[in-house]
Amino acid sequence: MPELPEVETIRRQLEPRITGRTIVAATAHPSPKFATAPDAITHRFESVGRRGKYLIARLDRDRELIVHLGMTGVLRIADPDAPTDPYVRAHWTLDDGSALEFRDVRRFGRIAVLPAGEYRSLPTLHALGPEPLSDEFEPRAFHAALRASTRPVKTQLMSQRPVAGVGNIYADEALWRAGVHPAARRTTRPQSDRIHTAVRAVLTEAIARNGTTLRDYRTFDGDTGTNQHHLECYGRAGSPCLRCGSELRRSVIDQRGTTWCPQCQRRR
DNA sequence: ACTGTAACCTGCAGGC
DNA sequence: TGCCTGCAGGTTACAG
Repeated sequence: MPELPEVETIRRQLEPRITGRTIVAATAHPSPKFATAPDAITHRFESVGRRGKYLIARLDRDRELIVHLGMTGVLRIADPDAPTDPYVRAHWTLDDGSALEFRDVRRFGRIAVLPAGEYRSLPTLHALGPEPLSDEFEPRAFHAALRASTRPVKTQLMSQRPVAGVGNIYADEALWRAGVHPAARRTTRPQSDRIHTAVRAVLTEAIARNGTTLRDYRTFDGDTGTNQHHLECYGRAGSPCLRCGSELRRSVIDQRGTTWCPQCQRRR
Protein backbone atom coordinates (compact mmCIF):
# COMPACT_ATOMS: atom_id res chain seq x y z
CA MET A 1 0.00 0.00 0.00
CA PRO A 2 1.72 2.73 1.52
CA GLU A 3 4.33 5.13 0.45
CA LEU A 4 5.38 8.26 2.25
CA PRO A 5 2.11 10.23 1.88
CA GLU A 6 0.02 7.38 3.24
CA VAL A 7 2.35 6.78 6.18
CA GLU A 8 2.51 10.49 6.96
CA THR A 9 -1.28 10.74 6.91
CA ILE A 10 -1.49 7.88 9.38
CA ARG A 11 1.23 9.40 11.56
CA ARG A 12 -0.59 12.73 11.87
CA GLN A 13 -3.80 11.08 13.04
CA LEU A 14 -2.12 8.46 15.20
CA GLU A 15 0.17 10.71 17.20
CA PRO A 16 -2.46 12.69 19.15
CA ARG A 17 -4.47 9.53 19.71
CA ILE A 18 -1.76 7.50 21.46
CA THR A 19 0.78 9.96 22.84
CA GLY A 20 0.93 9.63 26.63
CA ARG A 21 -0.75 6.22 26.63
CA THR A 22 0.99 3.23 28.18
CA ILE A 23 0.82 -0.24 26.65
CA VAL A 24 -0.50 -2.65 29.26
CA ALA A 25 -0.91 -5.84 27.21
CA ALA A 26 -0.19 -7.10 23.72
CA THR A 27 -0.47 -10.11 21.44
CA ALA A 28 1.19 -10.85 18.12
CA HIS A 29 1.30 -13.29 15.24
CA PRO A 30 4.18 -15.76 15.77
CA SER A 31 6.07 -14.74 12.63
CA PRO A 32 9.34 -13.00 13.50
CA LYS A 33 8.05 -10.09 11.47
CA PHE A 34 5.52 -9.33 14.21
CA ALA A 35 6.50 -11.36 17.26
CA THR A 36 8.33 -8.55 19.07
CA ALA A 37 5.22 -6.37 19.32
CA PRO A 38 4.64 -7.38 22.98
CA ASP A 39 8.12 -6.10 23.89
CA ALA A 40 6.46 -2.69 24.07
CA ILE A 41 4.39 -3.69 27.11
CA THR A 42 4.85 -1.29 30.08
CA HIS A 43 6.24 1.41 27.78
CA ARG A 44 4.56 4.76 27.19
CA PHE A 45 4.20 6.49 23.81
CA GLU A 46 6.04 9.80 23.81
CA SER A 47 5.62 10.79 20.16
CA VAL A 48 5.04 9.31 16.73
CA GLY A 49 7.55 10.07 13.99
CA ARG A 50 8.24 8.83 10.49
CA ARG A 51 11.23 8.14 8.28
CA GLY A 52 10.39 7.33 4.68
CA LYS A 53 7.71 4.64 4.84
CA TYR A 54 8.56 3.67 8.43
CA LEU A 55 6.42 4.78 11.35
CA ILE A 56 8.63 5.23 14.38
CA ALA A 57 6.84 5.65 17.69
CA ARG A 58 9.10 6.90 20.44
CA LEU A 59 8.60 5.03 23.71
CA ASP A 60 9.86 5.93 27.14
CA ARG A 61 13.12 4.41 28.41
CA ASP A 62 14.84 4.86 25.03
CA ARG A 63 12.88 2.43 22.95
CA GLU A 64 11.11 2.70 19.64
CA LEU A 65 8.14 0.83 18.22
CA ILE A 66 8.65 0.67 14.46
CA VAL A 67 5.89 -0.28 12.06
CA HIS A 68 6.26 -0.82 8.34
CA LEU A 69 2.95 -1.36 6.58
CA GLY A 70 4.27 -3.46 3.70
CA MET A 71 1.65 -3.70 0.97
CA THR A 72 -1.56 -4.27 2.91
CA GLY A 73 -0.87 -3.08 6.45
CA VAL A 74 -3.52 -1.03 8.28
CA LEU A 75 -3.28 0.53 11.74
CA ARG A 76 -6.53 1.19 13.56
CA ILE A 77 -8.26 1.34 16.91
CA ALA A 78 -9.69 -2.08 17.65
CA ASP A 79 -13.44 -2.45 17.77
CA PRO A 80 -14.22 -4.65 20.77
CA ASP A 81 -17.58 -5.60 19.27
CA ALA A 82 -16.22 -6.67 15.90
CA PRO A 83 -15.96 -10.38 15.08
CA THR A 84 -12.50 -11.91 15.20
CA ASP A 85 -10.40 -10.76 12.29
CA PRO A 86 -7.89 -13.42 11.21
CA TYR A 87 -5.62 -10.85 9.59
CA VAL A 88 -4.83 -8.88 12.74
CA ARG A 89 -1.10 -9.46 13.28
CA ALA A 90 -0.59 -7.41 16.44
CA HIS A 91 -2.81 -5.97 19.14
CA TRP A 92 -1.72 -3.53 21.87
CA THR A 93 -4.01 -2.76 24.78
CA LEU A 94 -3.59 0.76 26.14
CA ASP A 95 -4.06 2.07 29.65
CA ASP A 96 -7.25 3.95 28.75
CA GLY A 97 -8.93 0.65 27.85
CA SER A 98 -8.72 1.14 24.11
CA ALA A 99 -6.52 -0.97 21.84
CA LEU A 100 -4.37 -0.37 18.80
CA GLU A 101 -4.18 -3.10 16.19
CA PHE A 102 -2.20 -3.87 13.07
CA ARG A 103 -4.01 -5.72 10.29
CA ASP A 104 -1.95 -7.05 7.40
CA VAL A 105 -3.45 -9.55 4.99
CA ARG A 106 -0.30 -10.35 3.02
CA ARG A 107 2.11 -10.19 5.97
CA PHE A 108 4.62 -8.07 4.07
CA GLY A 109 4.56 -5.58 6.92
CA ARG A 110 6.91 -5.54 9.86
CA ILE A 111 6.95 -4.60 13.52
CA ALA A 112 10.05 -4.06 15.61
CA VAL A 113 10.62 -2.88 19.17
CA LEU A 114 14.20 -1.73 19.43
CA PRO A 115 16.56 0.52 21.34
CA ALA A 116 16.09 3.99 19.86
CA GLY A 117 18.10 4.40 16.66
CA GLU A 118 19.20 0.77 16.54
CA TYR A 119 18.24 -0.03 12.95
CA ARG A 120 20.76 -2.69 11.98
CA SER A 121 18.00 -5.29 11.79
CA LEU A 122 16.13 -3.12 9.25
CA PRO A 123 18.68 -2.60 6.46
CA THR A 124 16.55 -0.28 4.34
CA LEU A 125 15.81 1.99 7.28
CA HIS A 126 19.41 1.80 8.39
CA ALA A 127 20.64 3.09 5.02
CA LEU A 128 17.67 5.34 4.25
CA GLY A 129 18.17 8.42 2.10
CA PRO A 130 17.11 11.95 3.02
CA GLU A 131 13.54 12.94 3.77
CA PRO A 132 12.19 14.41 0.52
CA LEU A 133 10.38 17.28 2.21
CA SER A 134 13.32 18.34 4.36
CA ASP A 135 16.26 20.60 3.55
CA GLU A 136 18.47 17.53 3.54
CA PHE A 137 16.97 16.56 0.20
CA GLU A 138 19.17 18.78 -1.88
CA PRO A 139 19.52 18.85 -5.71
CA ARG A 140 23.29 18.58 -5.95
CA ALA A 141 23.58 15.62 -3.59
CA PHE A 142 20.57 14.00 -5.24
CA HIS A 143 22.23 14.20 -8.62
CA ALA A 144 25.44 12.76 -7.20
CA ALA A 145 23.48 9.91 -5.62
CA LEU A 146 21.78 9.08 -8.91
CA ARG A 147 25.10 9.18 -10.76
CA ALA A 148 26.63 6.76 -8.27
CA SER A 149 24.80 3.86 -9.89
CA THR A 150 23.97 2.87 -13.44
CA ARG A 151 20.71 1.17 -12.58
CA PRO A 152 17.49 2.51 -14.11
CA VAL A 153 16.41 5.74 -12.46
CA LYS A 154 13.12 4.24 -11.31
CA THR A 155 14.98 1.39 -9.62
CA GLN A 156 17.13 3.92 -7.83
CA LEU A 157 14.18 5.96 -6.63
CA MET A 158 12.53 2.84 -5.27
CA SER A 159 15.74 1.76 -3.53
CA GLN A 160 15.10 4.41 -0.83
CA ARG A 161 18.72 5.55 -1.07
CA PRO A 162 18.79 8.76 -3.13
CA VAL A 163 15.57 9.81 -1.37
CA ALA A 164 13.26 8.19 1.18
CA GLY A 165 9.63 7.26 0.83
CA VAL A 166 9.06 6.90 -2.91
CA GLY A 167 7.38 3.68 -4.08
CA ASN A 168 5.80 2.47 -7.28
CA ILE A 169 2.96 4.97 -7.54
CA TYR A 170 4.92 8.11 -6.81
CA ALA A 171 7.96 7.00 -8.81
CA ASP A 172 5.79 6.76 -11.92
CA GLU A 173 4.06 10.06 -11.09
CA ALA A 174 7.30 11.96 -10.46
CA LEU A 175 9.09 10.62 -13.52
CA TRP A 176 6.11 11.46 -15.74
CA ARG A 177 5.99 14.95 -14.33
CA ALA A 178 9.75 15.37 -14.73
CA GLY A 179 9.67 14.03 -18.29
CA VAL A 180 12.31 11.36 -17.61
CA HIS A 181 12.11 7.81 -18.91
CA PRO A 182 11.86 5.34 -16.00
CA ALA A 183 14.54 3.13 -17.54
CA ALA A 184 16.99 6.00 -18.11
CA ARG A 185 20.36 5.00 -16.71
CA ARG A 186 22.32 8.20 -16.57
CA THR A 187 20.47 11.29 -15.53
CA THR A 188 21.77 14.71 -16.43
CA ARG A 189 21.74 17.46 -13.84
CA PRO A 190 18.71 19.14 -15.45
CA GLN A 191 16.88 15.82 -15.35
CA SER A 192 17.74 15.12 -11.74
CA ASP A 193 16.69 18.66 -10.84
CA ARG A 194 13.33 18.09 -12.48
CA ILE A 195 12.92 14.77 -10.66
CA HIS A 196 13.85 16.46 -7.39
CA THR A 197 11.17 19.09 -7.89
CA ALA A 198 8.61 16.54 -9.06
CA VAL A 199 9.17 14.17 -6.14
CA ARG A 200 8.50 16.97 -3.68
CA ALA A 201 5.45 18.21 -5.54
CA VAL A 202 3.87 14.81 -6.04
CA LEU A 203 4.37 13.80 -2.39
CA THR A 204 3.18 17.14 -1.02
CA GLU A 205 0.01 17.02 -3.09
CA ALA A 206 -0.67 13.42 -2.09
CA ILE A 207 -0.29 14.23 1.61
CA ALA A 208 -2.76 17.08 1.21
CA ARG A 209 -5.20 14.51 -0.18
CA ASN A 210 -4.58 12.01 2.64
CA GLY A 211 -2.81 9.56 0.34
CA THR A 212 -3.79 7.24 -2.52
CA THR A 213 -6.25 4.42 -1.85
CA LEU A 214 -6.07 1.71 -4.50
CA ARG A 215 -7.56 -1.04 -2.38
CA ASP A 216 -6.32 -1.66 1.18
CA TYR A 217 -5.00 1.68 2.36
CA ARG A 218 -7.04 3.55 4.96
CA THR A 219 -6.11 6.48 7.10
CA PHE A 220 -5.87 5.83 10.84
CA ASP A 221 -9.40 7.25 11.10
CA GLY A 222 -10.56 4.58 8.65
CA ASP A 223 -11.14 6.79 5.63
CA THR A 224 -9.84 6.36 2.11
CA GLY A 225 -7.44 8.91 0.68
CA THR A 226 -8.46 10.92 -2.37
CA ASN A 227 -5.24 11.18 -4.38
CA GLN A 228 -6.27 8.20 -6.53
CA HIS A 229 -8.60 10.60 -8.32
CA HIS A 230 -5.67 12.80 -9.31
CA LEU A 231 -3.09 10.32 -10.61
CA GLU A 232 -1.62 11.53 -13.88
CA CYS A 233 0.37 8.45 -14.92
CA TYR A 234 0.28 5.45 -12.55
CA GLY A 235 -2.32 2.94 -13.65
CA ARG A 236 -3.22 4.86 -16.82
CA ALA A 237 -1.43 2.68 -19.41
CA GLY A 238 -3.46 2.61 -22.61
CA SER A 239 -5.01 5.99 -21.85
CA PRO A 240 -3.89 9.27 -23.42
CA CYS A 241 -1.10 11.25 -21.82
CA LEU A 242 -2.61 14.29 -20.13
CA ARG A 243 0.19 16.44 -21.52
CA CYS A 244 0.61 15.31 -25.14
CA GLY A 245 -2.19 12.86 -25.88
CA SER A 246 0.09 9.93 -26.74
CA GLU A 247 -0.99 6.55 -25.48
CA LEU A 248 0.74 5.80 -22.17
CA ARG A 249 2.68 2.56 -22.23
CA ARG A 250 3.23 -0.17 -19.70
CA SER A 251 6.40 -2.11 -19.08
CA VAL A 252 8.06 -3.88 -16.18
CA ILE A 253 11.03 -2.47 -14.28
CA ASP A 254 12.34 -4.22 -11.22
CA GLN A 255 9.41 -6.65 -11.36
CA ARG A 256 7.06 -3.72 -10.92
CA GLY A 257 4.45 -2.52 -13.38
CA THR A 258 5.58 0.79 -14.83
CA THR A 259 3.61 3.37 -16.79
CA TRP A 260 5.24 6.08 -18.90
CA CYS A 261 4.66 8.32 -21.89
CA PRO A 262 6.69 7.43 -24.99
CA GLN A 263 6.54 11.04 -26.16
CA CYS A 264 7.13 13.05 -22.97
CA GLN A 265 9.58 10.61 -21.36
CA ARG A 266 12.32 9.99 -23.89
CA ARG A 267 15.43 8.12 -22.89
CA ARG A 268 17.61 11.11 -22.24
C1' DA B 1 30.36 -3.68 -2.66
C1' DC B 2 27.09 -3.92 -5.99
C1' DT B 3 23.47 -6.16 -9.03
C1' DG B 4 19.75 -8.97 -10.56
C1' DT B 5 16.38 -12.27 -9.15
C1' DA B 6 13.51 -15.04 -6.26
C1' DA B 7 11.00 -15.25 -2.14
C1' DC B 8 7.78 -13.95 1.23
C1' DC B 9 1.91 -13.94 1.53
C1' DT B 10 -3.14 -13.59 0.29
C1' DG B 11 -7.04 -11.97 -2.34
C1' DC B 12 -9.17 -10.55 -6.38
C1' DA B 13 -10.36 -9.83 -11.25
C1' DG B 14 -10.59 -11.71 -15.70
C1' DG B 15 -10.52 -15.48 -19.15
C1' DC B 16 -12.18 -19.98 -20.46
C1' DT C 1 -19.86 -22.16 -10.98
C1' DG C 2 -15.05 -23.49 -10.88
C1' DC C 3 -10.28 -23.46 -12.12
C1' DC C 4 -6.26 -21.13 -13.57
C1' DT C 5 -3.34 -17.16 -14.41
C1' DG C 6 -1.65 -12.81 -13.52
C1' DC C 7 -1.47 -8.88 -10.74
C1' DA C 8 -1.11 -5.88 -6.43
C1' DG C 9 1.24 0.86 -2.39
C1' DG C 10 7.49 -3.51 -0.42
C1' DT C 11 11.58 -5.28 1.49
C1' DT C 12 15.05 -8.81 2.08
C1' DA C 13 17.98 -12.89 1.37
C1' DC C 14 20.96 -14.89 -1.63
C1' DA C 15 23.89 -16.09 -5.50
C1' DG C 16 27.18 -14.39 -8.75
